[in-house]
Amino acid sequence: MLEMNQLKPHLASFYQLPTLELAKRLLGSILIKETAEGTAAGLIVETEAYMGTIDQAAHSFNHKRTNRTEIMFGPPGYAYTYQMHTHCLFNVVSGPVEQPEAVLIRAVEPVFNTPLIEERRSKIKKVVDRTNGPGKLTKALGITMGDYGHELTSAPLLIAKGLNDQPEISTGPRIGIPNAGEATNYPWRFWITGNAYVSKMR
DNA sequence: GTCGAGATCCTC
DNA sequence: AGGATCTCGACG
Repeated sequence: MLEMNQLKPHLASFYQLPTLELAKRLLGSILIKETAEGTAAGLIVETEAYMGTIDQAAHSFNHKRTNRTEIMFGPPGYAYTYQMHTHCLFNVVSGPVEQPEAVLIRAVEPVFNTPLIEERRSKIKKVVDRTNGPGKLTKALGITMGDYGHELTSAPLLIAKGLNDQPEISTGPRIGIPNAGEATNYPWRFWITGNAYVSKMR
């Protein structure tokens, strides 16, 4: 079993990587959330890059700056959470100040405190279906809108370096953005090749 | 397994 | 009013 003290949080400098590079480097990293119920963690297995001003699918397209997107205009390495229907989605802010980019975390594989994850997701029968989507993993790990703006280098919400080598990565178009014009087909979705927890396309 | 609809809430 | 989604129930 994975022990928390084995893990080294990514430093603030890690998040200065170009967004498309960061989206790939986050694969195999470990997303950790501490709550009153306990600490749970998942291996990041799927990400999507949102490229700010030039990306019609991004909330910050055309420099759209609102209360919601404000955090994307700041320095990288902070949590951008937002509400999607009945769910909270979690992004890692990327890109330098005034360059509003982010990486959406789409799926994780449970690696620590799986009993807590199972308890939070007990209604879902198949184990993989508990964390294989952006709204599912936030519920499984206990990430909420209260995490908006938190810096990801420390508790209660942080990302640590993975224990294994950089995994083999597959690439394809992003999911769920049919009305983004040209950007709909940009290959800015990344996942660990063959991983069972990658979200399903419908 | 695949499909369609409703949930339900924050943001603009 | 609309959405970077999820779940359940109805098929077959």
